[in-house]
Amino acid sequence: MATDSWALAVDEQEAAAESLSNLHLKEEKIKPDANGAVVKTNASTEKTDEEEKEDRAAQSLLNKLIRSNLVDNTNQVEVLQRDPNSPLYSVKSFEELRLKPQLLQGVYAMGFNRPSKIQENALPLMLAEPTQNLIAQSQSGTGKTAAFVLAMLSQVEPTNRYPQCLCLSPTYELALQTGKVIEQMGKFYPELKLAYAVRGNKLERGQKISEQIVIGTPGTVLDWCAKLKFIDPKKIKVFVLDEADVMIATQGHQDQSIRIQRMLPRNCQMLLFSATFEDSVWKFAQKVVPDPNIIKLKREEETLDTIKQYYVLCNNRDEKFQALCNLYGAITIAQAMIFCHTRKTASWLAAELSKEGHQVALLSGEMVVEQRAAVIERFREGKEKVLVTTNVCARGIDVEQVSVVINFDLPVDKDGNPDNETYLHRIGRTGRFGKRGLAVNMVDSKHSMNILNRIQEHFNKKIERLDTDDLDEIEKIAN
DNA sequence: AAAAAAT
Repeated sequence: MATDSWALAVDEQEAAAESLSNLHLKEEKIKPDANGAVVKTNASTEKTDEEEKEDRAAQSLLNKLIRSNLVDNTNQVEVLQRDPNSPLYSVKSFEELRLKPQLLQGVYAMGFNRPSKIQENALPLMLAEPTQNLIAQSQSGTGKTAAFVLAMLSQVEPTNRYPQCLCLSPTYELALQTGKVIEQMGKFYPELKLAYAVRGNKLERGQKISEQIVIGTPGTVLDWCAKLKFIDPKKIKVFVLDEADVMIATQGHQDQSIRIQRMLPRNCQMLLFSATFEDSVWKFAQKVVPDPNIIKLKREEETLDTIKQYYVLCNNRDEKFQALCNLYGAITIAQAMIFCHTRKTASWLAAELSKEGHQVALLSGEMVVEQRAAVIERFREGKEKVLVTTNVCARGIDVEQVSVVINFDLPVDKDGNPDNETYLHRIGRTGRFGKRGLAVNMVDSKHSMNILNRIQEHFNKKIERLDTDDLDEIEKIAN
């Protein structure tokens, strides 16, 4: 594909820009004040046919204008469009998107000033009419959630009292977290309601739900669509798979996700987002998503340089525990997450740390959901500084104060092979939105050293040795 | 191995 065929001629760009700024004079004037809140300076009135026509003309001019911001397809990301002859573009401000006023207001109220990199590239593709599908990859903590939430909110019609947007999350905790983002960004739609299709949310049988957006985990959503019929899947317009690779992987939630997908109407927009897509999952994603636009990271761009990675060499589990105790003072400066391979190890480790007088929280899938919600809530509030957990928290969980991730056990799959994707997601619980982070891997055998080396090779990223008996070294990483 | 259902 020749780069220069994408470009609009300079005079065309100028013409589009001028027409657009003229249009803005006639539009409701919406702009954020100093606090990021949005002020309406003009009451809206019924639109005349003439104005409707102008709107349509403006949309087409807008399309032209935003196309003039060409996506940098050579650098960090590869953007492949469904229609290869169509130009690729990115947006540099939320205003350019001509969002509904309530939605723009929601975006600014969340404190977003301008789109992040993934939002720049993904938003034009997601908001294009008629709708198109998207498979998008972007590093952890770069604004994927806000991107797809915005896409859902731009399609929803709050006056229609039935589900129109459906979002799947791999875990209960992530569904709750993403739900909060939907509620925040959508809070200026007075009629908009969100339903949580998660474990423990029991509804009365035999009725349909009236909420316009549904966020949930695969099992419950499938139940609500198929068995219990709370949702009419045929009316869904936007279907989002968050952490999409694990949602469609055979060893993940493939069965349920695909069963749900098959119930949706043919013209339903599908949006798949994740920080990782292992090769075979990419192929499968492109098979199940019709004519997708694609945003893909180059391998060397997958890791975040802001996260420093170390390993600690031990001989057994007790030594790992001792090393962890040596680190405890350093990791509790802010907050930390400690990952274990099994629920059993996690509860053992939490108990042992407590015996040593360290206050820690424990979160795993064996707990009842009420307890899980309470634990994650306390951790978010900073009431607990250390969370001992399993892969249930590996993906998506966004707690800003987390500055350290410890892999007490390295992530391996069911065959004992290194789980590169889970590794990246786990360490991505820190270093969010450009902040610095620290990851410490506990190695307890030749076997686990080999796993770590293979992870290192996969990402071509050096993981340095850390001596936890050397207080100076701990001092060094803590700052 | 963990997660995911009102199974």
